[in-house]
Amino acid sequence: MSPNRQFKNEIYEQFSRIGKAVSNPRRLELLDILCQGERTVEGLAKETNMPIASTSQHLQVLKNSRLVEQEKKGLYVVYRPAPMVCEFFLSMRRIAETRIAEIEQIKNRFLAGKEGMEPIDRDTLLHRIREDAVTILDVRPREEFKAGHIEGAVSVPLEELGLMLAKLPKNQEIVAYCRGPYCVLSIQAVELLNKEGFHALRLEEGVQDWRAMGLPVASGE
Amino acid sequence: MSPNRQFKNEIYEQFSRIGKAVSNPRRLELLDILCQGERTVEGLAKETNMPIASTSQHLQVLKNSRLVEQEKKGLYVVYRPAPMVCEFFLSMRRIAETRIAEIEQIKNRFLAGKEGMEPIDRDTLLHRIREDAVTILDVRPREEFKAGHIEGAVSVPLEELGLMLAKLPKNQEIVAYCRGPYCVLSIQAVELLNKEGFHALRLEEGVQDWRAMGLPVASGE
DNA sequence: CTACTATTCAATAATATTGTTGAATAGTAG
DNA sequence: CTACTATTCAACAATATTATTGAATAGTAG
Repeated sequence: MSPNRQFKNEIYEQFSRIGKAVSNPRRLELLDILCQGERTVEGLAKETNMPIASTSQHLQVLKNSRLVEQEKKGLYVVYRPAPMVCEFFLSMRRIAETRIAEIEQIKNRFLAGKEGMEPIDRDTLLHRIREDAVTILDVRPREEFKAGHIEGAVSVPLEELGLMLAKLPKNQEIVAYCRGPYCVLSIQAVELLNKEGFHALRLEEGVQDWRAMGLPVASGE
Repeated sequence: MSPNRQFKNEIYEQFSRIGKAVSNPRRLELLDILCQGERTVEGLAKETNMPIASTSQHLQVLKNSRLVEQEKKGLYVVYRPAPMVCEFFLSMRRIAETRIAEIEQIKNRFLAGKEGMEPIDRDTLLHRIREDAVTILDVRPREEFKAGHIEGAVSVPLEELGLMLAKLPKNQEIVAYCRGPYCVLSIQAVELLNKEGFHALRLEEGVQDWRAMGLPVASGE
């Protein structure tokens, strides 16, 4: 084999390590969650309904292809995405969304029968924010809120939403968001709120999308 | 299985179609070439030293994952990348380059022993261009030049370079570029030019990189 | 030291991907 | 109509990936 050909083979072989890492649906789900903030193996396993051993193995594949980093913190090992990885994942998601028609179908099928799930669009929301006429709820686990959230949003993890109902305004629009279009937390939140007589809407975008649109993101409590 | 879990499984399954498409080194090489402009199956097979049947099969995988489009033109079928795919590929390449140390090693090993291959950096080149003190050669096949090239560059496909030597300036710097850092055309061009007594340098960036840096790209003859 | 915990390892069977080969197809040219 | 061409299909063996299971490890807590 010519040296030129061998060079190319070796280079593209290395490139394909990144591709192999994102060629498996479970690993993509893990990456998606990690892009919300670092997590322990156990936490990821719970979130994805996967056995812990499988989760660990997939995380090691991601680590070997350099898409995630690992750090021991006390009793736990936490994983987090490497730099640029979340942007890369977003770019992949965008291609899939615009090019693969099945995704729209799956979404529609899932939402069929659920009322009031048409997502609020960004411009309407920005307008309401400027008028101070909306409450924005971040219904993800609190640790993800801390790692980064839409400026002005309040952290109300889905599990705590039931207890917080009394503190929410009945006469003002409530907008709930979570990790993005394929995370069901905000859907469940809006369902509950509307059943309880609130005027609730869903924001489809997650923090990643929000940031990518150039809109303000805060972190901490 | 809960409806929520099934929804996620189906969605990430769809996302992984994109990942699977880019998990194979041959397909990545095909994509890389296609990002220079559309090509026939035969042309791609020749360029990659692959059997035609394999090339066709890989192209169909890319088509099924919606990363490339197909069009019959006369006797040939031409393939071209779908919108956003080249940006996605570039983003993947960037991650690989910065995170996977082996790539740098492979490059160094390949370049070892070749003289004068240190690439010229962008700012130096821009300075020379402003002074009109440089000739830029695009040494890719002419069809790729037509599909898009650095503004001001001259098309001299590597095969024709030998015949064109007489027309090139001996007293002025010559900069050759091709598809990017992993395409060997510009390396061969610079080797030849320096052997013939020209003052030649290599530009590592390709048209994609050039455009991504916000620099002017032209197309046509 | 012992018990315990979170994570990783190892081995297996089931499934999927790969390159290769030669044949089939569809469309062009004469 | 016939010959030809570019591409695709089909089938195979070789290899790789996957989920699952239970055991091993390393480090913490008491």
